[in-house]
Amino acid sequence: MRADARQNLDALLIAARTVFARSGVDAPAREIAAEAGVGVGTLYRHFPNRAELVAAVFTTEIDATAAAAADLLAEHPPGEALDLWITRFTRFVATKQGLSAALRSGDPAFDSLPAHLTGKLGPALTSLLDAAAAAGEVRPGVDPLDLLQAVGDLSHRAPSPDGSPNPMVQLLLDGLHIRP
Amino acid sequence: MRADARQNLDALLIAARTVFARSGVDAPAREIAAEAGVGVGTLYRHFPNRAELVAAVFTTEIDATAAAAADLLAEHPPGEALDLWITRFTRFVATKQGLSAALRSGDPAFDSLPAHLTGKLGPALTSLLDAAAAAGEVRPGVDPLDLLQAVGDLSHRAPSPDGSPNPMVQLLLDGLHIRP
Amino acid sequence: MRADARQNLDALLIAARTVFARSGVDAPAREIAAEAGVGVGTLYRHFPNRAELVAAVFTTEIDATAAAAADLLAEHPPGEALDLWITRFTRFVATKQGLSAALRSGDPAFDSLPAHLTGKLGPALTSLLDAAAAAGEVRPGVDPLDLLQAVGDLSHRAPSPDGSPNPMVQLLLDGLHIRP
Amino acid sequence: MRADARQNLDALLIAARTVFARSGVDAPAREIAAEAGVGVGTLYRHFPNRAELVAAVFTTEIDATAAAAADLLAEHPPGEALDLWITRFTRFVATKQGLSAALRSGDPAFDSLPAHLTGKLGPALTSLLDAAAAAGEVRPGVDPLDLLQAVGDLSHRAPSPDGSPNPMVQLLLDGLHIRP
DNA sequence: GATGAATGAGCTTTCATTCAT
DNA sequence: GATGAATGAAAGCTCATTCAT
Repeated sequence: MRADARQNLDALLIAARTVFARSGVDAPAREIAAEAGVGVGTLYRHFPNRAELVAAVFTTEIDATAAAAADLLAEHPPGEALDLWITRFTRFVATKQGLSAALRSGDPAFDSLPAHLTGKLGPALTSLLDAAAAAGEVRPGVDPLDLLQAVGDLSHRAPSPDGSPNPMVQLLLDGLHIRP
Repeated sequence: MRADARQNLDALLIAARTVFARSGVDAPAREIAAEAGVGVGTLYRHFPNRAELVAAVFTTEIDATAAAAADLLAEHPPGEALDLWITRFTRFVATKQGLSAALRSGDPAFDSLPAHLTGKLGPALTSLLDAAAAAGEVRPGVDPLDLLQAVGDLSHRAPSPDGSPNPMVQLLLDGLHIRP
Repeated sequence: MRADARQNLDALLIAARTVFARSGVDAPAREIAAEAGVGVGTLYRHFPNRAELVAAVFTTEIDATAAAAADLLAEHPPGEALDLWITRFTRFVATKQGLSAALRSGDPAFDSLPAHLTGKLGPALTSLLDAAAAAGEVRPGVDPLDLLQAVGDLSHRAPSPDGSPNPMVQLLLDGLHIRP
Repeated sequence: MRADARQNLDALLIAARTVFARSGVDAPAREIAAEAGVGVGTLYRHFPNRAELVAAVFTTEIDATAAAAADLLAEHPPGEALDLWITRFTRFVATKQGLSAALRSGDPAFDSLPAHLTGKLGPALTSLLDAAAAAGEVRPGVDPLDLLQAVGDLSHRAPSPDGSPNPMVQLLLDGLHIRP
C-alpha cells in the first residue's frame, strides 16, 4: 500500500471516529471525508459502503482499547490498572451508540464484530484481572466476559464530562476490590 | 377540538408508536401517516415537526406506563405488582431506542421529557415500592429513581422474544424481594 | 386524479419526449423536470424510476402513432394515407434511439412494450393496407407486421431534415403501390 | 514507440472491443483497463479521452473488416467470398451499437470516421463485387456504397446467436446472385 | 512510461415540509 | 380541517480524468 493511501486511510478512520461521536453513525459520508481532508471518492475507495467504515472504526477502537491493557499494566499497580481500563472501556461503550444497533442489523459487514469483541477484549480484561488477583487486590474467579457485559450495559449513557465512570460501574468495581 | 380531529390525533400517536417500533424513530413521515390512515398534511397539522411527534409518543408512553401501576396494584399482590410493572417498564425502555438520543439531541421539543419521566414514573414506582414494603415483601428504603435508572440502564438491549425481563434485571428484582 | 397533477404528468411526458430526442434516453432526470417546469420530486412521484418514464413515453408515442392512422385515412385517399403514415412511423422509429436497447434491457418496466407495439401498430397499419388494397392502390396480401419490421429496420438512422422518408423506405413504398 | 507501449496499445484496443461488445460504449474506463491488464493511467496516456478510444476501436475494426476482403477472395470462389464478407460486415455493424450515435455526436474525435468508412470499405466491397461479377456470379453494376448502406441499415438489430446474417440481408444477397 | 490513488462533479433517489385544492 | 401533490435540499454513490509516486 502506498504511503499516501495509508495516511488517507488513517485520517479517514480518525475522522470517522470523530464524526460518529459528534453526529452519530448515520452522519453524511461527505462530512467524514471533509473532516479527513479528503474527497468522498477516497472514502468510498477505502470503504465501499458505510457499514464497512463503521465496522472498521469499531474494530480499530476495540483494538486500541484492548491494547491499552498492557500499557496500563506496565505503568500502574494491577488493581489501579484494572480500574483505569474499565473506565476506558466505559468510554468506548459510551461513544459507540451505534454498536448495539450494528450488531443487530444483520449486515454482513458486522459479522465478525462479536468475535472481535470477545476475542480482543476478553483476553485483555483477563490479563488485568489475573494480575490484580495475583496481587491480592481483587477477588479471584470473576468471569471477564460477564464483567464486560455488565459494565457495557451500565455504560450506554453519555459519559460524565469529567471522564469519571458511571456511579453504578463504580459500585461494581468497589465490589470487585478486596479492601483490607 | 372536533371529534374527528381528536380521533386522528389518537390514530397518529398509535401509528407513530407502531412505526417507531418497527422502523425506528427516523421512519418517513409518510409511513406514519399511512399507518394512521391519514394524509401527511394531517400529521403536520397535529405535530409541526418530527421531534414534536416523537416527544408526544414518548410522553404518551410514559403516561401509560405510569398509569399501569395503579391497575397492577389493584389486581395483584403488591410484590407481584412491582415485578410486573418493572417488566413493563423494561419493555418501554427496550422499545424506545431513540429515547436517549432524543434526550441528548438538544431539540427544544424534548426539553420537558426528563421532568416528565421522573415526574410520572417516580411516583408510580414509589407507590408500588411503598405498598410492597408495607406488605413486607420487599426491603424498604429503596430510592425509586435510582432503581428506575438502574433498570433502565440494564434494559437497553433488545428484549427476549418471550417478554421476560433481562436476566440482570431479574437479579436486581430478586435482591429487592425479602425471601422468607 | 387532481387537475394539476394531470397537467404535470402531461407536461412531463412531453418534456421527456423532447429531452429524449435531444439528449438521448439517458438524459439527467433534472433536465426533464426542468423542461417540464416541475421539480424532480414531481417527476419521481409520477415515474418511480427512469425505466418507467421511458416506457411511458414510448407507449404514449406508440399510441399517438397508431391513432394517426384513422385521422390520415379520414383526410386522404387510402394510398396516400398509407404513405403518410409510414413516413410518420419512420419518424417515430428515428426518434426512439433507445427503443431497441430498451427492449433488450430485460427491465420489467419494458415487459409490455413489445405487445403494445404489435397490438397497436399492427391493427393501425392493417386498416391502412386494407383500405388501400380495397381501393386498388396497393397490392393485397402484405403482412403488416413484416412491413412494420422492415420499415423499422430501415429507419434507424436520423431522418432527413426535410422530413421525407429514407430513400430505401421510399423504394419499399414504391414497390407496394400498384402503378397504372 | 517502445515495444511495451505498442503491446499495451494493442491490448487496450482488443480489450476495448471486447468490453464495448459486452457492456456498450459507455462502459467504465476502469473496466477496459482491467480487461487489458493495465492501469487506467495507461489507457489515458494512449487515448486522452473516451471518444478517442471509441474512434480508434471503430477505425481498427473497419480496417480489419476491409482487410478481410482480400483474404476471403484468396480462399473462396468470388461469389462465396462476397457472401462471407457481407456476413462479416453484418457482424461488424451489429457489434457497433455506438456507431451511429458516435457519428451524430459531433465530437471532433469522430470527424474522420465517415471518410474512413467509405474509404476503406468501399474499395474492399468493390473488389469483391467486381470479382464476382467478372465470374458471372452476381449481377454487375451494383453500387458498393449503396449496398453497404442497405446492409448496414438492415443489420442494426442484434445478430442471431448462430452468426448467420439477418433474413432480410439474406434476401438481398439472394437477389444479387445470378442463379442458373 | 506505468500505475492506481485521489478528486469531485454529477446523477439518481428519498423525504421533510409546504400549500393549493 | 383534511388531503396528497409539489418542492427542492440533501445524501449515497459512480466514474472520467488528473497526477503523485
